[in-house]
Amino acid sequence: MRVSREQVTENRQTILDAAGRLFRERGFDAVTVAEVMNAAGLTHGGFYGYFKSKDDLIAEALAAALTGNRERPSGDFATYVAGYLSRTHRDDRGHGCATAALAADTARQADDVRTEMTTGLKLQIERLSSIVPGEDSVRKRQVAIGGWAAMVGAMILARASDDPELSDEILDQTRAWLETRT
Amino acid sequence: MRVSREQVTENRQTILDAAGRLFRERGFDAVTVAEVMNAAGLTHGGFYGYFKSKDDLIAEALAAALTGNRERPSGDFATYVAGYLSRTHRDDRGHGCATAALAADTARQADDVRTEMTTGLKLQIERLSSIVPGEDSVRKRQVAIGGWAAMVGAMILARASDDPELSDEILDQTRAWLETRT
DNA sequence: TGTACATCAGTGAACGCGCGTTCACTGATGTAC
DNA sequence: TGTACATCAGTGAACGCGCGTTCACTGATGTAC
Repeated sequence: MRVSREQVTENRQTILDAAGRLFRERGFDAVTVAEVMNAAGLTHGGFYGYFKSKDDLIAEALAAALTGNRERPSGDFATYVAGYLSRTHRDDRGHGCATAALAADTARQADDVRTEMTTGLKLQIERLSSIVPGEDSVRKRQVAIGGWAAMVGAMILARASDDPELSDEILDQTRAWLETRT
Repeated sequence: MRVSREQVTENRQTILDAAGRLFRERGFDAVTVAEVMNAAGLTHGGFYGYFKSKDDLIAEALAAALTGNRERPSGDFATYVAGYLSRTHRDDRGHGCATAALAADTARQADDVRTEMTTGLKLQIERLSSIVPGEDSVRKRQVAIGGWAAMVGAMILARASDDPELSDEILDQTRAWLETRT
């Protein structure tokens, strides 16, 4: 049954949100088109009215997730680091940082997906450069890159560990290490 | 046709090596049992004479890869970092660090796979602690954890970027940043 | 040491199954008068 | 504003296809005498 134009716009957004959450939770390959559509309250047959292919959905959902809240630093650098390397962020992959959840997956995806991730990386490095402490802009960019690598790496390692104590230690020690060095 | 006992032992090792390389190159899910067996010079039917399941192979191949050369630090910390954050390492996923290649994948795998990764993480943190500069052992462990997170994160980000300049910059700047801070 | 038989590593076809994608159909929305 | 028709978003069955896994069979290896 046909649906109003506003409903179509809203459905498209709902599909992208559901896809962004599911992809971050389980990775691109493990999530099926049918699951995404069900999560959006639709049936899988309608998918191709919204997107050209699953690959197209991946690229669009990643682009949307990369501009989300977790990546957007507010306040000073130390506050951002503390929020990023928190247990709640680690335990909520679906609404967390898309880079930590999907950067490793992205390296093996189609070209358009990698391009979205690269754009997101450049944006994030610029965002961090603007709030990082440091003398000149060259130095600030270096701290932004190194600090971002450390945050993303620590989150990935903390999520990979099935020992809760080690997982907590990775988050806490990386944060403390970053604090004394920036 | 039956094969000698020595051949069986050798074949098992060849399968594990091929699996370790293919998994690091393309991830656990994208590599098929048939591909691994072909890479080892066998047909897929014989697989279940060597391993209980694909999951079993993943756990064993990961354990083997995690004790490999890339993770084993030799010499001083700065030398290890320079080798780790090199272009050759970035461009040779198949023989590179299993943590950088597979830690993100591992978080979504079965329990036995996650346990192997956790064991590998603990071992690596201890290895790095022993070569890292620092006053006391608590401090050294902190630098080992933070430094390892930064190295793994930088490698993942460098591989995710499809812009060669950005990829090089991530490696170089993370290395420079680590050098001035350890 | 040689022979006869039992064992079992390897082969390749076949099995369910779930995936991405297609398609004929339905019925509510949008449009023309 | 109301009516009649065209449009098209959504449905659910069906399609190829490739995957992990199983299995009957083959023939070289290992063993018993």
